[in-house]
Amino acid sequence: MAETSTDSAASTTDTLAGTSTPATESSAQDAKLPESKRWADVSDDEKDDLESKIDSLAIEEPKKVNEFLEDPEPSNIQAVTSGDTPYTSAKRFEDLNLSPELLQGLYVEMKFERPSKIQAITLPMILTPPYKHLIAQAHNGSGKTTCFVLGMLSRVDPKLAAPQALCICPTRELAMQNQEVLERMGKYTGISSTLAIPMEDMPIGKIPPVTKQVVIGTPGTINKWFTAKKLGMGAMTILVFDEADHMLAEGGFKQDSERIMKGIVKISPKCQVLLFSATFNDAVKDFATRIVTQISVNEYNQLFVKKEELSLDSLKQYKVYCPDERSKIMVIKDKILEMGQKVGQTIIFVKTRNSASMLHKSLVEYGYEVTTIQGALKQEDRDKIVKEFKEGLTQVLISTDLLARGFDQAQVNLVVNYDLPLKYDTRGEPDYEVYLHRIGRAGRFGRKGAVFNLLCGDRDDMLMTKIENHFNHQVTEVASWESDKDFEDALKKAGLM
DNA sequence: TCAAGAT
Repeated sequence: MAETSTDSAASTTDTLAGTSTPATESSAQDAKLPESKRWADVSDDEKDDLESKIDSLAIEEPKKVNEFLEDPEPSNIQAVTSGDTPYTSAKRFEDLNLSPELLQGLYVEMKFERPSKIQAITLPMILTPPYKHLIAQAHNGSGKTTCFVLGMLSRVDPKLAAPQALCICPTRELAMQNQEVLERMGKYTGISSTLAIPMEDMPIGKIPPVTKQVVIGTPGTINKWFTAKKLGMGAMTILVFDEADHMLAEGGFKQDSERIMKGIVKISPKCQVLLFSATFNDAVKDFATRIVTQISVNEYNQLFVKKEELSLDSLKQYKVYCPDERSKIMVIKDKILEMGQKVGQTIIFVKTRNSASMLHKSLVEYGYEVTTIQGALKQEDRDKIVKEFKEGLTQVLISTDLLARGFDQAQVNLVVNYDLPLKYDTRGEPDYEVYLHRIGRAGRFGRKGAVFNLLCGDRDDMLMTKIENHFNHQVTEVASWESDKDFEDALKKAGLM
């Protein structure tokens, strides 16, 4: 199977293959969506026969559909479209009516060959008029960024010096990363962009109104600029929420996100809204579809993946029982750091800023070189640590959930959960979404990767079991936390040694 | 708790 886009493609190990969705089931689900037609992908046993089959299934008014979302691989992605706009899956970027400059960016600068699966399905939905909103879920490392960056770049008029595309992200790091992708992909288009993240020593009055065409930033600053009339929304054609489930979650960025969304749609009613994430729990999914119908009369498309099929096959997950906290540090020191060095870069996730500092201190005392990132650091330091890690100057990075989402570094093939992610409002409930995002930092674009969950005590054991059940995926136990051989075998089984 | 940000 050909690797598609070298950078952000699902490539060979996409894990979407799964059970088929019978037509009857789809019809039943359709009852809940009276205004929508459901297109369910019917994968069957002929998994090798990729080219000839169109597995899409039109439930209602099949005559209106001549060709449809032909999935290049059998999968269980479910797309629901509203109205009667037919979409054809894009086999090549040429199928998308992109400008020659954009194609040049894709092929020459990004070195992409053809759309990944998620790109093949969503790009026609994003780029075909009438422009409908889109709620799209796709696996970690499958090329979501390319979808919305391409969407933004192709909707901007390069001759108009006004903000026309806005992308909102949960962290500054992700905003910067997305801007870099946009700048590269749009290299030949002449489209300009700016970051809307907090700037030190820059009173709002001193900032001139934005004339850059694409704005990428964090919710607080975007709202601030908007309120101060520094960011005009009159020419906005496309609004993107990266990590949309988090941006819309209760107790998260919900208020800010809603305010921005409603503000823009009020001024630019035709503005297209794209919501992208690897995870959408049921509550957020409901809210997302509700808000999208509330903000405007525009129709919308949606795309979801079953939770059981979200953990990547290219990732091998392990659990390590540790008798106490100290043995966790020993595992990091003697196993992860000693052996992990040989196989690539490592991210160690911890729950709090405090434990990040503690772990950092211990490891440095033992003479290891590690860096640590968390939100309390000065922006300057955060930037430096990310930069060094991305350049490969540092091998091991300790992080809070600051980097759990979206952080894209191909060389990371080891993720360690020093603590398991926990939902804060419920007692003893793991945060399944954060778990999935954390482990998705390894094994990007179908590469091999390993995850080590360090467990200590009954509570961790219970959390791990819940995670296993939730994703219906058994996590392999490393027999002894003290055995070099066990860890070596684990890395070998993960394909890393 | 974490994150962002206004305060």
